[in-house]
Amino acid sequence: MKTRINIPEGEDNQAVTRRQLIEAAGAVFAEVGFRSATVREICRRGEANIAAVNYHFGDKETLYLEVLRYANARALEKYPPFLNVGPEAPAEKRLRAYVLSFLLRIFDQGPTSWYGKLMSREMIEPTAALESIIEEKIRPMSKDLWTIVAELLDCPLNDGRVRQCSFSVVSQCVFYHHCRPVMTRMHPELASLDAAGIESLADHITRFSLAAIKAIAARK
Amino acid sequence: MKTRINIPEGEDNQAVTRRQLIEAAGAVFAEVGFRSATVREICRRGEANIAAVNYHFGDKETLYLEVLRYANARALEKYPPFLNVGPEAPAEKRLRAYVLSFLLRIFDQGPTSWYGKLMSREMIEPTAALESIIEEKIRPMSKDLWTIVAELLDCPLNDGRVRQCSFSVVSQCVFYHHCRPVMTRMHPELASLDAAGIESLADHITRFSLAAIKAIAARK
Amino acid sequence: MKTRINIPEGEDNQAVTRRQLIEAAGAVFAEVGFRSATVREICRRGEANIAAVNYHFGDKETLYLEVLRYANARALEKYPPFLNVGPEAPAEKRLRAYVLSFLLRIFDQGPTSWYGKLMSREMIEPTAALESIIEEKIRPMSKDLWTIVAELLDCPLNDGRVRQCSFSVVSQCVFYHHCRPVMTRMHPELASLDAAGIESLADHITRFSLAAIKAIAARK
Amino acid sequence: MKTRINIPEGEDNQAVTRRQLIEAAGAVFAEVGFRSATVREICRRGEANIAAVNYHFGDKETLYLEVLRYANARALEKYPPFLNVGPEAPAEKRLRAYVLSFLLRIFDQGPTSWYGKLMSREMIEPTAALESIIEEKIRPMSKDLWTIVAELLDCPLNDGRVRQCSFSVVSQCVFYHHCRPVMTRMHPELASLDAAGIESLADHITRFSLAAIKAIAARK
DNA sequence: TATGAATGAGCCTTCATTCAT
DNA sequence: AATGAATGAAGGCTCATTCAT
Repeated sequence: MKTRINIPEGEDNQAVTRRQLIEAAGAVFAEVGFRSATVREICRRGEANIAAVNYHFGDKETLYLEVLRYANARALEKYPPFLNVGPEAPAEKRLRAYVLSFLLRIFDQGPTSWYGKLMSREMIEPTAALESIIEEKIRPMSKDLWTIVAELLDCPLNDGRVRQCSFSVVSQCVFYHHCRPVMTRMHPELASLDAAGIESLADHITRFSLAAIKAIAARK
Repeated sequence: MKTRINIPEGEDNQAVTRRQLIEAAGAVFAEVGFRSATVREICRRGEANIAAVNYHFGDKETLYLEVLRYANARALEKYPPFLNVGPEAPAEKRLRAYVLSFLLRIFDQGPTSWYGKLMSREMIEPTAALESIIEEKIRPMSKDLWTIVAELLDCPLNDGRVRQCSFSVVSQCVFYHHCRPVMTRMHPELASLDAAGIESLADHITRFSLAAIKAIAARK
Repeated sequence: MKTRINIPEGEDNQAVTRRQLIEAAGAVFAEVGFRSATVREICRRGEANIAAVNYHFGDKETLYLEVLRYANARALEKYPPFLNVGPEAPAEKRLRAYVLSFLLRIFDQGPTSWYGKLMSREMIEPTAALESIIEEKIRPMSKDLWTIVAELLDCPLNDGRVRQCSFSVVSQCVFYHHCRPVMTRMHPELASLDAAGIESLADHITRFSLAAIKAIAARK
Repeated sequence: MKTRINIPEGEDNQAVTRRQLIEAAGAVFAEVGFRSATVREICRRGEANIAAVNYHFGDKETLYLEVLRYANARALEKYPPFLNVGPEAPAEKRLRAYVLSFLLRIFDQGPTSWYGKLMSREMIEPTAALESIIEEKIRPMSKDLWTIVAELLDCPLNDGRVRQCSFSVVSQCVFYHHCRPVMTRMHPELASLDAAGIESLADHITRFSLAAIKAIAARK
């Protein structure tokens, strides 16, 4: 490797540009979608020249894939599935932590706030990137939820009700984010969710789901 | 001269072309989204000239609005919000009808099968069309659900729990369609939902939601 | 010819449509020029169907030619070159009448107000129509002016100064109309010339030109 | 790769392309007008890619503005308003220099021969560019003429006769260019004006105008 | 006769990508 | 290694004109 000058500690110039491009691209893709995002705008925000995307990533699509990977990694690192609740805690507590962390990831306002929007877009128009995201992130997290629900239902993991109830829980979590355009138009007061709002939403979803799961468990 | 076959009675040539374009556009928009859809492809599938979209609709965006209106109208006409359940039926029955009709619209495989995909896209990347769809279709339907939920909770319409619980119900309905790409990859057996599958899904959502709502009503 | 009903006196339906199209076209051509004028707009204003131009005139260019002919005929009919001043009047009086009638034609605000603009455009981008307009209208009028100027200079018609001075007279007449865009921007108070303004302008041009011509005549 | 020849010193490739486009555009705009001019034709003549206009100028309209600016700058640089006559020279001499330089700019046959045609077109169908040209070039030049005329009339600048007489002078200058299509058809011998012809024309206009202005000044 | 739905060439512009430097 | 000028395909849209009725 060629010797350089002025290399920031721990990250050489190339890596800096790559990261800047990924973060700029994440924002742009989240705002306008893959197709409408332009390489020009991404390079402009990433303070790189117009050819940088092709130089560093080969093409626009590969960049998108990298962005998706990066977003998932950062989101799960910032808000792990159970936050600070341990596996020994009662299922009710773990369910609430799961729901809350899910909402926190989706509604995060930080520099990776585009995580939620990107994933929503990926649902509608999946790219090649989705496959690996599912295997690496979604499937393990799904398993976590199933375990909780099975414990609440007091039944084996492969009982059909586990899947159904897990879906019902997750569906409520993604809904607020997924249908946000409709939500904010119909209920402007819900437009921006602060920390308290997210906690309150987590409470409702947990309460609603727990009541339902317990009733279903009781039907036996 | 273009020879047409199977002209429905009472529809002149112009109307036929319009309808062909709308249906072709519905399919294309659903497949690749508004931005990626090309007027050329729409006209090709609609067996019309490249200028036909501009001639009949003015521009691509107006065509899109018409497609959305058409899709909504056809879907609601085919599966009205309460199917054959009347307003005098008990709230439980009306809730199930509401849920089932919602799922039927979304999973419809008929000629307007793009209704669900279009609406999903609109959630993620709303266009100017969303505003009018909300006012014309979504708000009234939302009101219907709130009425049922308020009755089940035995509280006034403007009680905060009505909104929360209604959202929880709707979220479960849209989830299966919205997250289908993930779902089919994780559970291939759910890839295609037949009539029985939809009924069974409606049963679960209704049961789950009723149990939750009743528990919440009882907390009072 | 086929028998019709409701034929207006002296002008059949076809002639009415033709005239409406010519007048609409005159306005549109004057406003935006030949190229920018659209057949659609002309037919709309002429209250005729979109195919009327091609039906009545063959194509857009032929229509333009007809418009130019029509405009010249109407303008000269409304403001003849010497108004009510006879050929026996002194040259000074005839010169003023010539100048005034020229200005009146160009600044006419009536239904053929587009005469001036059309002719201006024709100067810049002459069409096939110009040739015949020159022979039929411009050359005879030019001859009239030369006769006056020669009389004032007291020299034969073919003296070089006759041409030069005639041009100087005409140039002042066309200037106010030709350069109107610049004029109105630099001197907003000159934007609209009323009857008094036109008279006053004619006074200046006549006075200026007479003084010059007489001085040149005196130089001998 | 495109090989270029004859690159002027101090002008990089980009500037060369820009200039080639401006000169090609000047010719095309002069020939057929702004609307009818096509970006394709301009790029073809400028030996650039179809996208070059948008790359270098943003859009066709901005290119047009640049062309107008360029033409004015080059014309005024080549033929300054007073040529080599200084401000201390008598008003008569300065008037003749003003008239002559005006004619020289308009009738210039060099590489920017389209200056006159462009300005003529702008008079008839002004674009957004006219506004700035007026402020930057026309108004200052107009002021120059007014100063001369006021001196000849021996009256203040804001006397109404100054404006009227200045217009009479300018009108004679622009006339020969503006009405050239009619002129060349009626007097073929005037079709091409050589240097001597332009001088002779300047003589006439100056003589004619001076005689008139002096007569008007004497009326007082 | 007179209409207007339909046509297709051609317009300006945008865009990801390339390539000589 | 990194740049940015240049590319050309393809996009939406406009328009005069045609042709079956």
